[in-house]
Amino acid sequence: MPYEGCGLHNRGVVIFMTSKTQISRGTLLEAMAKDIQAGVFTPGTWLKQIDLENRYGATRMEVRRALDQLSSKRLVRHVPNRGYHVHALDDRQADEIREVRIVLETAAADTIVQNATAADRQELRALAQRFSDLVLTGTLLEQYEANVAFHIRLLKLCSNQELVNLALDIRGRGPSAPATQWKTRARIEQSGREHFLMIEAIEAGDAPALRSILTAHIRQSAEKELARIQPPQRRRG
Amino acid sequence: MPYEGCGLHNRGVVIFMTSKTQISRGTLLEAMAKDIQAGVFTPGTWLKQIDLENRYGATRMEVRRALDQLSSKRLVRHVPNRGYHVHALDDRQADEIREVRIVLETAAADTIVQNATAADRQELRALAQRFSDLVLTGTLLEQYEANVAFHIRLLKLCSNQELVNLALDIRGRGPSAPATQWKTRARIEQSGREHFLMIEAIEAGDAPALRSILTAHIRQSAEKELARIQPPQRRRG
DNA sequence: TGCAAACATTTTGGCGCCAATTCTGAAACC
DNA sequence: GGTTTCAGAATTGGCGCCAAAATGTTTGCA
Repeated sequence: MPYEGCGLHNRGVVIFMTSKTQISRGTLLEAMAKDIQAGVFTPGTWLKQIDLENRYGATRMEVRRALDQLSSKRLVRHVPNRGYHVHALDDRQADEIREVRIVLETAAADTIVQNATAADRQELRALAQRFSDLVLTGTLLEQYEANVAFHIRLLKLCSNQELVNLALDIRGRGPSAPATQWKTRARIEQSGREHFLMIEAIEAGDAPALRSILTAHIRQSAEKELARIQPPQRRRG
Repeated sequence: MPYEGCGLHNRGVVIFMTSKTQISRGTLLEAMAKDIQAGVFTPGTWLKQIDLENRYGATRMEVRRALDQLSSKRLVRHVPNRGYHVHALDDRQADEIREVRIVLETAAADTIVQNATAADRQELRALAQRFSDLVLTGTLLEQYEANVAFHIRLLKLCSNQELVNLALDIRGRGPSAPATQWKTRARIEQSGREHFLMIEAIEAGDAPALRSILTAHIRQSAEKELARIQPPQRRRG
């Protein structure tokens, strides 16, 4: 019974890079956060310091500092004398974080509508179009990244920089691994359509509409009835 | 021209403790955060590692780790080869953080109203009463702490634990030093009355009323017209 | 064969030392 | 008199080494 806090247990499974890409100090944190969010390290994986040194071409001290910062951001958890592992959210936490995302991003809606210029809307349309295109032709990771790009561009129209930073942090903590993001093809296409609906709401100056689209959009992937209904598996019967 | 980012410049002014209180590793962060929020270290103060070692009876490594975590929380800023200093918020950031606080705490209002039991309301009344009592008899620090205690107790009635954690984090980042919290005696007394109004709203099950009281309550100390009107000081002439 | 204890390996975490950089204060210079 | 320069002091920050803890394996025993 090695660890009680998480279900998965792929210990020490770390993907190496062929070439040690020298990563400067400030961006190591971002690189690791990105890899966690992109699903390179699945929830529950133990992050060994030596492997991280090799993967990112960083010193032990830089790795340790980045791990500490990641556990400040609640992306990884630290167990003394055991190390750091990717934080695995349970259903309740995932729901709660989703609701907080809704709170923050809808709070940003008012100033987004106020501040968006025609040029901004044009950029948003391009990003929304890129996402829709990738639904057919792209990989899951590309779709995920295009989606993130759209939402970040949208958020940055908000006047309140602190709100933007907080929303981005919370976004990074959510269960956003590409593999679990969208349940069905239909849901992806619906997401793509909603992006355009947001732009229309912005163009119409209709902040309440933007809020309601955002709310529905963020709640999208909350279709986990199947997992709930299944009874707990019995060991012998 | 030592540092461009903050107005104050009391470098190296650190208060020592007579006895080295041995502080365990997990709480060093909290102790430092509390001291910053309580105004022991004023905004802009440089936090020298040696002084912190002496003050908290910690090793250099623990101090460094705590400083890194504090800069993750945006309570201090790190300048390479210069050290760490308490983050000084400008007016804009203070306003923005206040608005984010309003967003988060009003978002918690619904479940607070739903979850509050009679016992909870009783505890809240006791804390509100303690604050009101301290307006006459207590020190500024005691008033500040009683106010924090009331707000924390209120927040913890919210079902969404992630929302609570985030609200507490943001609360810790705001300009909450006791000295700058309440402008006038009248404002303190008004704050005390608003605490009771919140409890009444909870008792009446009136979440919208709670939200509106909270909004006004948090915007309380935003009376800084005087500082704005003064022209920039001229050097000669 | 199943279980448990002891050993070997791996990994984390902390401590100390020293180089690089910055700050201070005083002397020199304009 | 005020500014600049320069050496000494102080501080930060990084690197390497080693102990403590945990994990995995093998051996011993019933």
